[in-house]
Amino acid sequence: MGRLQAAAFELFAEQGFERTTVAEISRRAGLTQRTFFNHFADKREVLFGLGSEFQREIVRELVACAGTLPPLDAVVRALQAASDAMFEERRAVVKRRYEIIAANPELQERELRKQAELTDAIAAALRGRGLDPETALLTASAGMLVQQTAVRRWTQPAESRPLRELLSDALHSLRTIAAHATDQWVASPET
Amino acid sequence: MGRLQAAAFELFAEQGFERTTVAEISRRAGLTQRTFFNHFADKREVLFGLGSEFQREIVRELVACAGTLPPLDAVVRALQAASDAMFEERRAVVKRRYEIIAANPELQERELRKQAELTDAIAAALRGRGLDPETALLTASAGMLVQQTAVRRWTQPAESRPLRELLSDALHSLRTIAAHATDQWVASPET
DNA sequence: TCATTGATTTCAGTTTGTGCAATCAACGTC
DNA sequence: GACGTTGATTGCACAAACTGAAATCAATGA
Repeated sequence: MGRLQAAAFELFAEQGFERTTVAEISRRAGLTQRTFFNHFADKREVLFGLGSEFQREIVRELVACAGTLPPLDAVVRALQAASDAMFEERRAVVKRRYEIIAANPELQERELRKQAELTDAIAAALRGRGLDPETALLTASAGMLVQQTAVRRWTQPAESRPLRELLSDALHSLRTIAAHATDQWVASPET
Repeated sequence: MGRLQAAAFELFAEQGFERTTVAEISRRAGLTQRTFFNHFADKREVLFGLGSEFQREIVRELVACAGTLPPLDAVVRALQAASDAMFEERRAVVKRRYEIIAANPELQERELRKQAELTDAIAAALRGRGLDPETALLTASAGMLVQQTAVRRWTQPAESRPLRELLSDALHSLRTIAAHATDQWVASPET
C-alpha cells in the first residue's frame, strides 16, 4: 500500500473523512497535494484501491468455472473463491474500512458506484457465457445482493463464521424470499 | 417545479452536467449562486427533487396493503401503485432525466444513494410489519432490484408496455433466476 | 556524458460549498 | 400610514477540492 493510502487511512480513522484535507494527507505522506491528485482522481478514490483487484479476481473465477452450473450459483461460487482469497484473512482491516465509509455519505456513494461497476463486470462475464444481456444483469445484481448481505453480517462483532458460509446462507435466504408465493396476483386487480 | 430546477434541467440537457456551473444555473433562473445553495445542498441535488415524494408514496402503499401478501409481492405491488401514480404519464421527462444522469458518474453515484435510501425506507416499513431486520433488508433490496430492472426497460425506445407490466415481468425473471437449481453444492468442494 | 522517461513539484486559476450579516418583500396589526 | 415580524434573497469573504501547464528531479541505460 502506498504512502498516500496509508496516510489517508490513518487520518480518516483519527479525525474522520470530512475533517481531513488532501493537503494534510499529502503532507503526512511527505508529498504534495498535486501529487495526490496525480494518483487519485479525487479525495474519495484513495480508499478504493482494492476494488479493481477484487473485480479481476471475481471475473477470473467466474470464467474459470465451466458452464455446467446455473448462472446465479456460478456467481456466488466465484464470490466465495474471491472472498477466500482476498477478504477472509484481513477481517480487521476490511471492517475498519467499512466503518470509515459508513461514517460518511460521500464515501457511501462511491462505494455504491464501485459495487455497480462490479455488477456490470460480472454481467459482462455472464454474457460471455451466452446469457442474454437482461438475464445477465439481473443475475449479476442478485449475486451482488447476496455478497452485500453476507459481508454486512461478516463485519458485525457477533459474527465469527467464515464469509464463505455467510454467502451460502445469504443465497439461501434470497431463494426463500423469492420463492414465496404466486405471482399471478399482479394481474388480478385489473381483471 | 422551481425556476432553479427548470434552469438546471435545461442547461444539463444542453451542455451536460459538468460543463454547466452553479453560477450559470442561478443566472438563468434570475437568482444568485448563494440562493441556489440555500435550496440545494449541492449541485447534484437539484435533479433529485421527486425522489422523496416517490419514497413517501411507496411507503404509504406498502403499509396500506394489509399483511396477507408475501413480503416481496407486497413490495412489488406497492412499487406498481406508486409507479402508476408518479411515473406512467411522464415517461418523456423521466427518460430525459435518466439520460442526463447516465451521462455523468457523479450523478449516477447520487442516484445510487437515493435508491439505497429508498431501499432502507422500504425495509423499515417491512420491519413495521413484523419482518426480522435482515429479511426485511433483503426483501427490500430484491424489490428495488425488480424496480430498477423494470424501469431500465421502460425507458428504452423499443418498449411501449406500461411500467406495471414490466414490474411483473421483472419479478418473474428474478424468481426464475433464483429458483434455478440446488444450493447444496456450495458446501461440497471442501468435503 | 547525455538523452529519455516518469514521477514530482510549483503556480495560477476555476468551481464548489459555507458562515454570517445585510437587505428585501410581503403581510398582518395597530 | 407606520411598524414589526417572518422568510427568502443577496453580498462578501473564505476554505477546500480539483485542473492545466510548465518546470524540475531522479533514475536508467545507451
